[in-house]
Amino acid sequence: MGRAPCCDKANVKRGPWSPEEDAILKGYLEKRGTGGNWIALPHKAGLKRCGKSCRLRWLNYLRPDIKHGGFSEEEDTIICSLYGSIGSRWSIIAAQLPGRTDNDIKNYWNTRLKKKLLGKCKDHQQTRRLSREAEKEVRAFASEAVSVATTPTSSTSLANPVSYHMTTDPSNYASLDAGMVSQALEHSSSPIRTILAHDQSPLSPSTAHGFGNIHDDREAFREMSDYACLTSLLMRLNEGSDSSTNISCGISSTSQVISPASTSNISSSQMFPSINLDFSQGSMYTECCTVNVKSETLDAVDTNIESQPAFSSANSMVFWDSPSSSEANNFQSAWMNGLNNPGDAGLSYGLIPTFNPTFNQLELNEFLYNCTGSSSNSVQIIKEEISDYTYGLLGGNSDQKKITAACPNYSYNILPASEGVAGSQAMCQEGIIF
DNA sequence: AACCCCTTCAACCGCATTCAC
DNA sequence: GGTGAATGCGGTTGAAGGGGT
Repeated sequence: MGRAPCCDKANVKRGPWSPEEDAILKGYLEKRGTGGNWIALPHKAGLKRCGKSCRLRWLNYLRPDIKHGGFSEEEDTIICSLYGSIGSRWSIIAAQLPGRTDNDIKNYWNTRLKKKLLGKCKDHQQTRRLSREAEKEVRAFASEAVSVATTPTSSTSLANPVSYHMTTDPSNYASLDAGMVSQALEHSSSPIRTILAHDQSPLSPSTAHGFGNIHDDREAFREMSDYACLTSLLMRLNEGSDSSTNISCGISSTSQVISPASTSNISSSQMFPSINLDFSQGSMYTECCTVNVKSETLDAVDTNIESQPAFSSANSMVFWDSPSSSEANNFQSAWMNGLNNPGDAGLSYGLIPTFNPTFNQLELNEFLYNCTGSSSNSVQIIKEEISDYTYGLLGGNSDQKKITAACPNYSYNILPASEGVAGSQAMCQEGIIF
């Protein structure tokens, strides 16, 4: 037995929307919103349409700020890049292009871009016969094309082009990690960087991660990879954007490096060109990244990281964007006192997923080296000695939902599982759209 | 002018996921 | 935790329009 229809098809109008229907729907939505129920909306608005049809009409055509046609070269590049890496996940691709809908991009790709890329599909019938192999070819071509197109030689190109690798099978991560490392090393001076992505919606609910050192947490890694992708894309999209956009650049001079031995401001010379996305203007987000390093690389302490939980570990440090002095001191104090849970000292905290993906360690090494390598901090990092790290969320405000571990070229945002699916979705979508 | 073929894109369909109870 | 409803998504369809013959 098939699925029950979402509406009474005999009594709903189908086909193209009339200007009158558009006006009714637009007027209703602008005045009252969806009311959280698309199915009931047409009846309330006085439309003889299926709720799904109303939703589609609004999202793809009527809602404000929709752009139709006239795709720019830059948009082409982004679409090609993403298609080459993640395939036909149109909603995600659309999220990188403000004003564009997934339907628009899908149509644009299928009718123009694909052919433009291949340059050999002039025959419609031939296009229809595209086999899976040919489709793969298109994707490979798209990736290659965008790699060439985004080398930072022109003023309009992107400074940190990213290529993506995807696996559909999480069990492949172990082998992929090794591959990613060698590739990343190989291209360490190349403008083309690599991020490991996976074939799961970045909006999907995350597995709950407990507080503490959970080594090799694949779920956390996967989640992080997704947000890394998204954030990197946002960085690319917004590079050179003016100050009116809702983005702040880098860890500011008010950021602090906190270790059990010290709390010290990051000097301007230590600032690095990452971009932290401030999802909610005016709200108080705390960005922090804790990093555990081998004890012998620190001059402050001498303990073995392998036996230490994340925040009682003395051989860790925290990058915390703009904490108040009391926050920083309280945190440090709690830390020094060996509390596993900084919340015990009056600080609330988010989930602390920890993981040890080798690939990202490379990135982190770079980050730490650039951040602290020439600093006068008591924390001294030797590039090759980082053994473990933790990305976490800290803060004393319920709005603090974001984790950012900033790297020279990337900014990672991880939404904590504790915020629930809805919160994660809202944050993610808000961040993508702005 | 009539016909055919091709392109475009709005709209639909069905499935998967998420939500609410 | 189970279940049905709602929503989101990607593939597909088909009407409309343009261009060629």
